[in-house]
Amino acid sequence: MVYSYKDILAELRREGYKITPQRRAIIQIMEATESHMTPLEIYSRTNSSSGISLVTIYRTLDTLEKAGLICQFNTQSGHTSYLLRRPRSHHHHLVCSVCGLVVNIGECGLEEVEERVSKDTGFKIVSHTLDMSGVCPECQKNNRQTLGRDFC
Amino acid sequence: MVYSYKDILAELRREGYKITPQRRAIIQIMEATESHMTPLEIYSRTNSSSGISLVTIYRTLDTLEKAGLICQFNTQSGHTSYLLRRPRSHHHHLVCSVCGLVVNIGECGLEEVEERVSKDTGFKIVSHTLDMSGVCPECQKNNRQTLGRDFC
DNA sequence: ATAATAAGTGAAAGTCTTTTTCATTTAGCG
DNA sequence: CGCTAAATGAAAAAGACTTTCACTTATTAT
Ligand SMILES: [Zn+2]
Ligand SMILES: [Zn+2]
Ligand SMILES: [Zn+2]
Ligand SMILES: [Zn+2]
Repeated sequence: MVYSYKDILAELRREGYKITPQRRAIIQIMEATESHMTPLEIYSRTNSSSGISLVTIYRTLDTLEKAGLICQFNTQSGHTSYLLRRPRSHHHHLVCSVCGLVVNIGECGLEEVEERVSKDTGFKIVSHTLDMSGVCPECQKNNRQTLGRDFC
Repeated sequence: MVYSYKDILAELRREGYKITPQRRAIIQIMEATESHMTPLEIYSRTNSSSGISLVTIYRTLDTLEKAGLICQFNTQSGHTSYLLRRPRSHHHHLVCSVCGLVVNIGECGLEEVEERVSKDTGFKIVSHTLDMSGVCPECQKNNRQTLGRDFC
């Protein structure tokens, strides 16, 4: 499902949230980019023009998340937690460990794995995250070393 | 590969680090548990007896990580970043979204997936993380609700 | 339109976790 | 021993996020 700017406003209204200039601005910024953004990144794109406070960014992101319109992503490599708008479909990320480039992967085909794990553990499996790490073509070309190490 | 207490000390020595009582204590605590621990958890197990400071825990974990003897794990759900000693083998985690129980999964069988993605993207894939989220048997029994939502 | 009101905003203070600084201690080594 | 560089602890600082509270504004009901 694809959410447009209008869809998002409608959904917010439907859930009883008010449509403020700040929220409009934040949604438009997120609408304008395909990639993940930290609250601070959003802030830096909005700051000069409209004087929105960082607190409001945090609160709006929280609101949008509660409304199911965006979701969070925390990289395995650390404390940098990104936010992005809800993706068109289930997908995963492939990250270059040298330059940080993030590429989306569709089609994971993990249904059988989930089934097997469910049988083994008794868990009802609701979702999964799969992230791959490697070296992107560009970094391979430039022969830059990977920082990669086995994850736990 | 399995690291024992002795192995770890030897490796630290080999890399020119000093063996202090604090480091011994921290390594022993980590050696004594199979599961992930936050710096604070380690601290709370050590505090009363030997009076090790939390700062030292952070620094020792950093050192052990640099020496490749432990590694980090940041849950998808947030800021809680766990640390654990190097696992015996490649494995993944299954987390109960209700109670937080973490179970290890061996055998992911993602080699074909990696191969396909590599072909599609040109990346040289070095590693991957796979985490599953669901409801554990206990929480299913107690009919406790999952907080689960599709990840991004 | 206007007024009422509940929600939203911004500034500042407060948390919480992690890092840095710096004076003091100690492990490792001759 | 005694030296020296590394490690430690206390306190301060940093960074990311949350809370508080007085003020403003979007919605709604008149
Ligand atoms: Zn790259
Ligand atoms: Zn998937
Ligand atoms: Zn559970
Ligand atoms: Zn795997």
